[in-house]
Amino acid sequence: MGTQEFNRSSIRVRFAPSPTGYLHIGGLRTALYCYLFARSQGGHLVLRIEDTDRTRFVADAENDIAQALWWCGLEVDEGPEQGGSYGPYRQSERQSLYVKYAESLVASGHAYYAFDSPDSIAALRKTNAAYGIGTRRQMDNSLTQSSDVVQRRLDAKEEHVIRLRVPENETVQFHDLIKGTVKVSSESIDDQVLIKSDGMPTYHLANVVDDHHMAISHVIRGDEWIPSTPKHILLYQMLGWQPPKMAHLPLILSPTGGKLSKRSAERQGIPINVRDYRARGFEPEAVVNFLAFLGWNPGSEDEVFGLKDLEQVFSLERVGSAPAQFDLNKLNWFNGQHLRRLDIEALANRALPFLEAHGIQGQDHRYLQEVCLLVRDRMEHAEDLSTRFSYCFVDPERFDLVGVKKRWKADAADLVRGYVDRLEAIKSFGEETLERELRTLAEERGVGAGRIIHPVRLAVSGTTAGPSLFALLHVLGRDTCIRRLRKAVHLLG
RNA sequence: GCCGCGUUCGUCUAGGGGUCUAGGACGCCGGCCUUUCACGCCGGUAACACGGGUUCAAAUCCCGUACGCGGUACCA
Repeated sequence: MGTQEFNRSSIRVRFAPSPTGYLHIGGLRTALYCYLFARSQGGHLVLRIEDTDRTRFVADAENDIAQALWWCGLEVDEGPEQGGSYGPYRQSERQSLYVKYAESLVASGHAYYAFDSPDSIAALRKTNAAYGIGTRRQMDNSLTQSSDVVQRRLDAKEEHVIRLRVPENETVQFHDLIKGTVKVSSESIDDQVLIKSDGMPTYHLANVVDDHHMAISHVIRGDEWIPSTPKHILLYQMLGWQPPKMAHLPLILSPTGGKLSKRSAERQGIPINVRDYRARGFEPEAVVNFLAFLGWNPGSEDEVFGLKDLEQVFSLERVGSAPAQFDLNKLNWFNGQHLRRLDIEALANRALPFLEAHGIQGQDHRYLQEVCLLVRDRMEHAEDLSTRFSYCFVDPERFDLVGVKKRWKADAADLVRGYVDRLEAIKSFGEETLERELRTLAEERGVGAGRIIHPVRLAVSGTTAGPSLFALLHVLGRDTCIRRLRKAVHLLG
C-alpha cells in the first residue's frame, strides 16, 4: 500500500472504538457526528476496532457496538463485518504493519528500543517531569548502549518497548476544526511508547498508521484526545505523511457537571450504555436527535429532526466547543416528539415487548392499534402503555384514592348504576351514542354531566386522568365497560 | 503540580463589535382549549463568570483571575 494510491480528496471518516465494554452514550455521540459528517459530505464511514489492549478486551463488545450503531441507523460503509478495500479493520489483525513502521522510525532515529522496567521509569518520574529529553539519556535504551549490545539483547528476546524520540525545544501545533489552533511545547510530551513489550502497538502508533493507510481524511473524536494529538502530529511528520484534518468534540457531562461516568449516570437515572436505551424503549431517532443537539445546532429554530434530516443539515462548523451536560428531561421530550411521529403500526410494535414483559400477553393487533391511537398524545415512552395505560388491557386493580375522594360523591354509585343500565340497553356502542346516553341521563337526574363522567372514568380506569371518556369506553367495548362499572359500584358503594 | 481545553437563562443553545430593552428549546409557573389528563396554542420566569484593557461603541476583540473539564500509562 503506497501513499500515492490514496485519493486524498475524498472524505473518509472513521469511528474507532475499543472493544473494552459496551458502547456507551458518549461513544455513540462520537459515532453519530462521524456518521453525520461523512453523510453530509457524501463521504465514507469506516468502523475500525481498536483492540490493541489485550488486558481490557471484552469478547462481545464488538458485537454490541455493531448492534448499537445498527439500532440507531448509523450505517457503516467499511468495517470488520462489511469488509472493504482498506482492511483488515481490527487492529489486532494488522500488527505486522505497526511493527514495520516502528522499526523504520528506529532506523531513522525518531524512535529507540527501551529496556527499562516499568518500575525504574516510575522511579525516574518522581524526579523528572517527563520521560524525555533529559531522562532518556540516563535510561537503559538503544540511545545509551552500543548498537552491538542492543542487537544482542534484541536477539536474546529481552523484554523491551519502542519509544518515540520526541524532539527538543519544538512547538508542535495543529489546526482543529472545532477548537482552532492548538500549540504545545515538545518539552511537555513524553517519549511515548509506540510498541509495547507484548509486541502490540499503543493507540498512538496504531491510530496514525491506520488513519494513513485507510486514507482517513478527517479524524473526529472526543476532546480527551487533544493532549495526545501533538504526539500524532509528530509521528505524521517523522513518517513523512500528511496528517488528516482534526476535529475534537466537546465531552458530554453529567447533569451536575462532572464526568458522565457509569456511576454518576446511574445515580441520576441516566442509562449509560446504548443497549440500555434500547432496553428501556427509547426511540432511536430521539436518542440521535438529542445527542446531535448536545454540542451542535442547525442555526435555525427547528429542533425535531430525524436521522435523514440531520444528514442534510449537519456541519462541523456549527459544533460548539464547550462541553454539554446531559439533560434527561430533554431526552424524554424528544422521545415523546418522535413517538408521536411514528405511525400507529410502528407504535404498537414498540409497545408490544413491554406489554409482554408486564404480563399482558396475546393482544389482538387491531385492538392494540386502537389503543395506541387513543393514547398516543399522552405517551412519552413506549412503556407507558403497559404502565400508565394498563387499564386498556386489564381491569384496574385499585382506584386512585385521591381521585375517589374528589370524584366519587354520595350520588356516584346511583348515577353510574343508571348509566350501566342504559349501556346494556343500547344497540350501538359508538362514541356519539355513549355521550348522548350520558348527557340524557344527567339531564333526567338534574345533575351536570361531569357528575357522571368523572365517576365513570374512575370506575373504568381506576384513575382520573386519561383520554376522552367516550372514546375510551368505545375502545374498551361493552362487556368490559359494564363489568368494570358494576364492579366499581359494588366496591365503592 | 504541570500541560491543554472551556465559561450566554437551572439545562441545551442563537449571537462573532452597533440591529441585544440578548432570541429559541427543555423544565417550571399562568392562561386558552376541555368532562379529566395530555397534546396543541398563548403568555410569564430566568443568563452574557469576574477584573482590567482596546474602541465613539464589547456578550462579541486582547490580557489576567476564578471556576469547570480533560490529559499527564507498556488504557484507549
